[in-house]
Amino acid sequence: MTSVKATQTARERARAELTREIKNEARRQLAESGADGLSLRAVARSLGMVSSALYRYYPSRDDLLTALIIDAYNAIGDAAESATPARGAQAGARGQWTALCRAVRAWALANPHEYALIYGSPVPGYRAPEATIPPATRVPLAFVQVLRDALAAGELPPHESLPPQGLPPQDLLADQAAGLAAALASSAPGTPGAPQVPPGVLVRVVIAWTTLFGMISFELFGQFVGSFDPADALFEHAIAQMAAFVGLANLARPLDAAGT
Amino acid sequence: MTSVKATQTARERARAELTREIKNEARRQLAESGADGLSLRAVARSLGMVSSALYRYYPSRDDLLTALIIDAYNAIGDAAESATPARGAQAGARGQWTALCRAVRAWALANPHEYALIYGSPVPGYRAPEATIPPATRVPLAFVQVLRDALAAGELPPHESLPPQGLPPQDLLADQAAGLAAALASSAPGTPGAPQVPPGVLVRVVIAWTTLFGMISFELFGQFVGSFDPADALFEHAIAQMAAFVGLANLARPLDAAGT
DNA sequence: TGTACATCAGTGAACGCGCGTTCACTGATGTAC
DNA sequence: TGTACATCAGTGAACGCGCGTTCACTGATGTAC
Repeated sequence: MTSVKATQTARERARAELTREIKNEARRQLAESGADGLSLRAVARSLGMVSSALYRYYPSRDDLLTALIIDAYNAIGDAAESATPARGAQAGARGQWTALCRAVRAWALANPHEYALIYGSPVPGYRAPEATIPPATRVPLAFVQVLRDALAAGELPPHESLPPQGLPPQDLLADQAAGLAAALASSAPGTPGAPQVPPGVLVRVVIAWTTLFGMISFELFGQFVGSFDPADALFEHAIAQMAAFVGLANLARPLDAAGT
Repeated sequence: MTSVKATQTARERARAELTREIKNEARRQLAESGADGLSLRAVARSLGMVSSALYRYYPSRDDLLTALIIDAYNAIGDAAESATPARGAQAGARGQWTALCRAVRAWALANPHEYALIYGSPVPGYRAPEATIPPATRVPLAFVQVLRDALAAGELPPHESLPPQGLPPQDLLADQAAGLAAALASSAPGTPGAPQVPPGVLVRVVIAWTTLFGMISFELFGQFVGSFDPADALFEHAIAQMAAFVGLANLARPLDAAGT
């Protein structure tokens, strides 16, 4: 991969750059008109090319859309991962949690159409290829990672780390959670000896993740208009509630009534 | 309103019926191709009319869309309200809560495109008129109503009903919650003497509502593929967790670890 | 009950638009000798 | 370094499609006398 011809021909450079520029222009149009407004002809037009020329770079409109979707997942994945940089950082697990939630929301507010592209209703007639799955998992993995760190740092109350907690044994949910835990354990980038997040906590993280993205969607898609219109305070509160819900104690401020 | 001419002319009957049929056909196409696939010409075509004829019934495509949106909000509103029929029914508040959540999800799974129309990314270039707001509030109101009933029946723990619980005084969230509580109190269909839901509980209901719809969206839009793929068990669990979160004790089964 | 006029539902043609994609082409860039 | 050939980026025209909306019209349904 890294040992290809060192000297890039002018053609190759031009090609790489135009590929990038096409994607950027497409992203710009996405930000203005939404996913269905995205048209190859319009992109070509504002690049000063003829529409058929784009077919040298993307074999079809759907391929361009796929590239944008993958980019969007990676962009919010980057935002999420760089919000929780050091493992067990000075802020503590609760601080990491807060930073992660804020970063995700900030990205969504800054890139509403890209957010809608990946978390809104699926584009009709478009079927996401497999390649979108790995980038899509980065954000939920970042949430799990915070709890892994908390566990390693002893910041999770012990009763929260007992495996089946809150789950009836032998039901579908327990199986799914265990399966997910196993998948995480085998593909985890963590140190081998590091403790794995128990299934019961995993389910709570999934619920918390769902809550936060549900809230972002409600905010962006207008469900809070007229009640929690600037949703900042509500979101901050939800962050704290969900931190308590997954078992992260508040080390900075006195506890609110969440876990009592 | 009720005392119009009793005898409806044939024209009027035909007009009313065609208006309904147009909407139904549009809904059928929505269910097949999604919101952007909706076209006046296609609707007219499958009704055996010429496209321009539709303009006698809906002045534009957007007006037809608006009608569908209002219908969808009312349909899910009906589903929600009829899931919690009797005030303080035999099932108790917790049972009402469960029934409400299940009914909402069931409606969404049965009508995914209508769900996406109202809770997915907004249709680009379409601005929802004011008339969609009242029907949109029916579902959240149904959630609040469950807690109102619980309060009236003494099924909410007393500390949960103290007004500012869990909220720092004098911040934006407290103000918004108080404003919402006031709006609910003034427009409530409840008996005059009935207790109002305190702002702190209100915020929790909003978070729970957000969680459940976030989960439905994740389920429908494919975020659970590969992990919680049939999401039934996860949703059931979330219902229970959120019931505990808003303060509804489980009267049937022993408590899981939610509120401890 | 019967006639004269008004209302209005539905027609068919047209306007003007934008789209994704294909295809034969020209001309510039790269490669082999 | 120079020439001959291969590669490939970008062009321009075209195909075939569907869309929302307007407009002058015809013919049926309703109303007033």
